[in-house]
Amino acid sequence: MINVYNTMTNRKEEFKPVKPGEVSIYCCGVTPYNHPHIGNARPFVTWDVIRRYFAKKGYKVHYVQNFTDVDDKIIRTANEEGVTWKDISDRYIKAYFEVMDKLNVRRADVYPRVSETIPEIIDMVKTLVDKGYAYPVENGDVFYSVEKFTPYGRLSGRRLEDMQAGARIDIDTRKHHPMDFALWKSAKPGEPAWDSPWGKGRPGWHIECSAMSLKYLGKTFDMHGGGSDLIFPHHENEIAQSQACLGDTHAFAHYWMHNGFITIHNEKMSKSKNNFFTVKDILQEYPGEVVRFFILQTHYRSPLDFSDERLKEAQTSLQRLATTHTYAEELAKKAGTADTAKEIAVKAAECRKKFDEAMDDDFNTALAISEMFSLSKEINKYYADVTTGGTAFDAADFADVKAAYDYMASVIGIFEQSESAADDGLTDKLMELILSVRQDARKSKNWAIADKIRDDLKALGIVIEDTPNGARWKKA
RNA sequence: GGCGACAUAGCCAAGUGGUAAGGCAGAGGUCUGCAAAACCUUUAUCCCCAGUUCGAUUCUGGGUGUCGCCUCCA
Repeated sequence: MINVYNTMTNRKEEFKPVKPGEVSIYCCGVTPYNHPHIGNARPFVTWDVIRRYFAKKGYKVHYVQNFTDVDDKIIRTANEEGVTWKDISDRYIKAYFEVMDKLNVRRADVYPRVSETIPEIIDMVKTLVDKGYAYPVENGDVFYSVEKFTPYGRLSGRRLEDMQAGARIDIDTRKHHPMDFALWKSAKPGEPAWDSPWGKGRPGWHIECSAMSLKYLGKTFDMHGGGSDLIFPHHENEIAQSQACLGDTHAFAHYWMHNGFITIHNEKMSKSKNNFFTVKDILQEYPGEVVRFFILQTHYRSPLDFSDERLKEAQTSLQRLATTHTYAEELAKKAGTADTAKEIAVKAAECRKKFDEAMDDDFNTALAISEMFSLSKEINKYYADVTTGGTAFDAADFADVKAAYDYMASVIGIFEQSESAADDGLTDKLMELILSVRQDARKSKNWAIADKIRDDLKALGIVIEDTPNGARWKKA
């Protein structure tokens, strides 16, 4: 049983899929007008884990994530650079994939774009106008009438009256209500435009997600996600549009899940505040899996403060788990039927169970990861016992132990990036040679040579570790 | 002004009505030629006040502080 925190009800609820054995997810994607920053990346890493977990639990996952490729900021950037809006969105969609791949974020099933969903959007706006939920004004704009949709404000927990009070929005006299929002914007010079019943124009921000989720997931689907800043107005408006259009208050997403922000010095990271670090730049300093691990060490709904120090800690922590991973790989190659591994096999099963319980409880990756550390310690001890000859090895039981560890790693999404291997094993052979020379030096107690080799390799980013069974090397 | 979230060791971070996981950093130790890695030991009465309770860090009320949404934003 998986429990998820539903923003709609402000509590954890048991997850019950629309279709048994399947889960349909719509996650709001990015507006591709520049490089994604680490804050942008959080929801995608989060949802990547969620969907991995659902898949592990046997669900068939349908995962849709959009690109808002028609947008004010894209148009502005294009005009500044003297290129087309398509050039800009294509460029940054490519940039998006480049960094997400490095974070081990698996691809969605579909990445719909606004520019490819125009007919569906127009149909939807038309329906809303026909039903009286929306009204066109003289210049070709079409607005949604929030007062017509009774449950408006339910998701964000606010009333229309409360919202008016402090809203510092420009008075648009064409609007029936200050909170009415644009479904369709009339074309202005230099902007992309499509034909519509209201003249040439382009979609407003919110309607796209209603149209795209309907197109790919149907009227009713399971989960809708995104950052907390999307709760209002974006998701509130999506609900208003979709439910009014479909005439069904039970339609649309059943579970609304929102991740907390990544902050810097305790303040929200955002492009407008210009206090962001792009994922691309961070990846110059840290491996993608470290960035991913950094994100998952905190529960997705909590704020997460970003700093170089935090990242370094994440790197050290992950390295610890990675060491265990290599130990496990090494042990898995051994043969043995000593029947001594029972205890660790039992512990592995316990850890795996607790790991799942943590994940079942609203995807508590922070807790789940602590179970990985727990199993890591057990494997490390077992490895030490076995390699020093203190304990005989049991291959069958250890296979279960390793399977448990691998399972956790594959949910969290780590140890998926193989280091080199692109050089036909030449590096391995050279290292074997170097370590052999160093071993000879050590045998003759020529510590100067042995240490020089170790120090010089370290300068190249290769760490040598001497063990009872010879030296081992790894990239730092 | 309206609505909401959070406040746990040096740092980060889980969690529970019955005296608090894990990680990082620190200290001591084992192992090692020295290291590294690993292992062992060690570091907290959970913002303040009041209430409910046999008992609260965990529930309720108040206070303080921090942050967020109400405008584009993951």
